[in-house]
Amino acid sequence: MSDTALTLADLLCHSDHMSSRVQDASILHLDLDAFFAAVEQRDKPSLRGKPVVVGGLGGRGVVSTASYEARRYGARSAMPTAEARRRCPPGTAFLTGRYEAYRISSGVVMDLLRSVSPTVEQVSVDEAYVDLAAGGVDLSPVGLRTLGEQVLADIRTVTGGLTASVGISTSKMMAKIGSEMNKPAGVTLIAAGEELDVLHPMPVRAVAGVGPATAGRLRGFGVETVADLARIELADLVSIFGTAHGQALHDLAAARDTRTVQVDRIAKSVSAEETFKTDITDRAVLHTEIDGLTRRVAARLGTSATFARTITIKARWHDFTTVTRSGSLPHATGEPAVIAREARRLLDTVDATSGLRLLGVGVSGLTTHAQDELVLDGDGVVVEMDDELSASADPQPVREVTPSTPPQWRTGQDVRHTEAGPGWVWGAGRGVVTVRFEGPLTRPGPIRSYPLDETQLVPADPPDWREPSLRP
DNA sequence: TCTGGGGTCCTAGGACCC
DNA sequence: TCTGGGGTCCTAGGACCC
Repeated sequence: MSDTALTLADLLCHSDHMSSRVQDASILHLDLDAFFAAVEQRDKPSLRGKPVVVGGLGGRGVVSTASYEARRYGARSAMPTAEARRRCPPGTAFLTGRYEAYRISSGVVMDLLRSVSPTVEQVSVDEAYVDLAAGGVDLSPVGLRTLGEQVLADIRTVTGGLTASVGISTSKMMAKIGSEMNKPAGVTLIAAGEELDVLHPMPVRAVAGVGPATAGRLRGFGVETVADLARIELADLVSIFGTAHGQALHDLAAARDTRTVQVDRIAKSVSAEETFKTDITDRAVLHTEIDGLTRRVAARLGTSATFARTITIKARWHDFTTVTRSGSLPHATGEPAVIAREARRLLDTVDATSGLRLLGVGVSGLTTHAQDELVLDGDGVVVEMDDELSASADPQPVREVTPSTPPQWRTGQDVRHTEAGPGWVWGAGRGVVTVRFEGPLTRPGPIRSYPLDETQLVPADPPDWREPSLRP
């Protein structure tokens, strides 16, 4: 921009431009349709067109996903599988999940989305938000619809026939509402200015954060639709639901949703739990279960080179009442033996004489350093160390997962790769580097994702960094 | 055959320190 | 003797989401 003085007209034009940009429909929500069941139908043609239910098959199992054919009979996610069996006709396929297959197809779809824009927030295995503005996409209504259709077509191609639904609007909430409106395989654009026309006639459950409890309380006040909710004073909502929830309800009912698309979401807790086939009374057996759950949690801490300071156990009785007990250690640990010892101590504070139907072990207060609270003097020398730490097996070497030396992968960075040739970094985050390799002149090349800790990518022009040798 | 498993965020109360 | 606050950390539970 030149340094000639801006005129008032320039300023007005600029601010008009800015305000319209802020309101542009630029957030895309993608939801894979009946994802687990669809993968099963894709991989086993005999299941196509038939009701398929994926979930726990034991006596206490619940449905993860029902195919659209099964939904016609009333099968739903979170329904006890036994109930789904009662509702669905003979010939319905009941399957346990093949979660590795789902994860792989999910990864392919997420890579595809990252080729649209580097700003992708994966919410779950079958759901993601994309910030289209960050991808330099044509944000006109025609451009957005074309993009949405293209994404659906590409997903069919790269996944071998899976379908997804897309919503595009001005906020996360409206984009998500959009993706629900024309399932399956639908593209819904809710343009700037249309939000309230769509939102207000909907039941309050459409608002993000309104579940059964909140909807029930609102019903008590005669509030059924979002329009009803939008008429309630902020002060009243705050007095009923508390500061955070009340304010959120007030904003969202007016379609004010400023949540941004977050690429890197760092885990705050890790847990594992198990519902037993039959309730467990025997404390020795429960302690064995603690050990198994702890091993699962500690293994996941290990793969992310993370350590935890707070240990939580969860217990559930036959009548479904559930309690948690937690305790914080003087120092973060990744040691299964230390976690299990604390978990057993916590378990011994709950009454298991009538038996437990569920036991869980979780950790939180995560850090990337095991010895989080050593007291150092001015020279960095340890001057104080807790006895428990020095006595325990804690001070194992810190595992290095990401190379401590460059490259710090960044968007647009050129890379070489031994198999697929030269390319450049599309996105880095969630422990992976996504690379778009160079294709023919008129067509972008393939997109691949590499785990950060295993990547063999090499910067095209490494300044003062050598190819990493394998670490122990 | 009643109700999975993995998370996030918020609130409230008590302890403790200044 | 009586009476304060603010701030932080910790624990337990609830609501919600996929």
